[in-house]
Amino acid sequence: MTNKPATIKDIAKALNISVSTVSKALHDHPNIGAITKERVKAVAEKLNYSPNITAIQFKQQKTFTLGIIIPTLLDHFYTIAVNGFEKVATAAKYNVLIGQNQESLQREKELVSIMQSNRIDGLLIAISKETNNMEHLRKLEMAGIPVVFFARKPINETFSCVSSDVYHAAANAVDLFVSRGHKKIAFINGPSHWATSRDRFLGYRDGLLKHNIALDKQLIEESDLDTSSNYQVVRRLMHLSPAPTAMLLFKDYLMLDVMSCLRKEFPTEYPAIELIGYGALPLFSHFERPPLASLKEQPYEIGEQAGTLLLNMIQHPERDHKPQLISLPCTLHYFKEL
Amino acid sequence: MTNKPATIKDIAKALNISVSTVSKALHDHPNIGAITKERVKAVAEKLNYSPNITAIQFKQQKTFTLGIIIPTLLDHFYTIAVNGFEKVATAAKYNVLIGQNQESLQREKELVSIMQSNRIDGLLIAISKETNNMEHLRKLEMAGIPVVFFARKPINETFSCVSSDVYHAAANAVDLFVSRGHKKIAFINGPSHWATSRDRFLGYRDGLLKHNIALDKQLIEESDLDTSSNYQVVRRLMHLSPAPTAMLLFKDYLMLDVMSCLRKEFPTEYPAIELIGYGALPLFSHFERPPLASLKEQPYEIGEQAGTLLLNMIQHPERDHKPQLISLPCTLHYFKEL
DNA sequence: TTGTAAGCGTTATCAA
DNA sequence: TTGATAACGCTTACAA
Repeated sequence: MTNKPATIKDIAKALNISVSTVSKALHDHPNIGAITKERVKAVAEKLNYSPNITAIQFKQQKTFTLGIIIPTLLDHFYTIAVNGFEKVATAAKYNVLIGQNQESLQREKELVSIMQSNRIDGLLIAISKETNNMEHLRKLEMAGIPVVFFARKPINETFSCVSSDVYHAAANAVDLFVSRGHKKIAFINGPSHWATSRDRFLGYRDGLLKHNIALDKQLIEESDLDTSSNYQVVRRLMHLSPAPTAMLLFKDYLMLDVMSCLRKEFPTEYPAIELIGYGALPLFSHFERPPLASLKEQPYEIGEQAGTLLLNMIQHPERDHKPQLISLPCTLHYFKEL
Repeated sequence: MTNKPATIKDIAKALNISVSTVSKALHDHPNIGAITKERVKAVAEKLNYSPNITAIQFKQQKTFTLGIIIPTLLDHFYTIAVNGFEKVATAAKYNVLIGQNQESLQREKELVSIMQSNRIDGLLIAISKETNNMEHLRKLEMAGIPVVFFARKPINETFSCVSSDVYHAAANAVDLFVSRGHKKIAFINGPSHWATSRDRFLGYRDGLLKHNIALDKQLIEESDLDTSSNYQVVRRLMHLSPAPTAMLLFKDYLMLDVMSCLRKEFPTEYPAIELIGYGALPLFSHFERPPLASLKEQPYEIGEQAGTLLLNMIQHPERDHKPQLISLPCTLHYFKEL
């Protein structure tokens, strides 16, 4: 049958009243009589009326849609963050448009442009590895569309950002390593232009300092986070003499590669090497030989808080929103009983 | 500065021509002079004009947005399917709205309703475990919004559906088991009202038949696919005497639980038990003791084909689209060298 | 080749 | 308490 959906006009006609009365009645406007409201709602129900959101969006110049851009849906850190974000968005009657930049700046720009022409009311973003220039995001801000970063933000860029307190987490990891007798503690970091990499480094550095262990530059590596790069840095570290006996790793997905590399290429050394990553992926619970521990982050809560921040900026555009940096604590999560 | 975005009206005013001329010029309409087009486009560029999509959507009664509903973003099978779907959608200039039913029928209904009032042009869906009633989806169809299923479809429901050829896959798995000397081959299936469960079963049955192995009902279990249910059925199977020496599993996420359960609760029997699941999750490559094999599905291609089917229904509503069942081959993927 | 004007569904302002 | 009407930005049939 493919009937055209009913409009308020249809309701008005059916009741011989005006569209404006219908509109008000449906919105429980105070100066519409109770009986009229009843009748309007009854007819709306009967005609299976559902408001045409495209008309409302057009009329109100507001889409009640938020964008979220993440590197990939295959990383559970981000999908969990999406879920937290969706929760607060849904509660505030907003829809969520999800985009994946796939670590490509060009794709990210396209997404921002698509989202902008779809008139999103605000954007939450974890930038791509390649994103070294914030022009596309500044443009959004200029157009009055608030932008909040999460997880990744370049050092020195003034945007609000919600992330993990990786600094204290790193220091705690070092504490644990030291308490277990490690002296040669390597650190594989992520891209150095991100604040979250710098903070990890600072925590690592200060952790060592506290235990009077000198910083050894040879033990510090930076990975691109792709598998070949991950393998490379592990090889470099393992060819040092003496090789490290412990490694702090930028994130658990990196840890997976590190474990594979060690198992395949350094099988004799592997059993003695202890690892700590960031993320505390549940899948490690399925491993027979899990890593020592992981710094459990709170992606769901990060998504929630970032969403709250964003909604706040949207709903109170008149206030001046100074860029805020929020960081949520990590907890040391042991995969093995110690 | 937060300037209002420029409209075609602004362009028209700037050039002292009519809005319709501007509109046509921007769309390269044939009966607009080349010089006019030039001038219009130049001004559009200068004013940083970008069409107001909400206006277009409203006017055209089309949103160029497709919905996709999946159980959860945490299952890589579905996120990869989303990626395939997005590829064809993007190529056809459609946006994609992603929703997670979280295995809840109620949530699924809400999502469908939200998507409908957002005037999606079509929907791709992998229904929730609870979905035993297609009313909400029939309603969409009635409203002229095509619906395509993927991965999961109740037996006897007439909707188009794209899924894996699980029948032949199951038979192949049984072949492999038999060739490795197994006789007691258990099968843990998913919800029995899905076609994809029935087909797995039929492949398993016919596989055994081919090798003259009698079907043993005790060796067939159905799991709810949540962890506690998964553990339960493994325990039941392992308490049989003789216990099975091989297991065919509904999917790899179920296999993870099976492996954990066997390792923890049946450590002596575990090493002799061989497992085959569906999915071929890449994460198994990180396991020291991976399962025997997995029936590799093609979620990306499933997303693509389902998207193509859906777009076809949208772009040619006049044709009559009989429900189609498409199934894509699985390949046996070995995790261990045999 | 260009312009005029209607109309999409809704909300909001003002008048009755 | 209710109604008439303009407006949002765009497309398009038709007129000039």
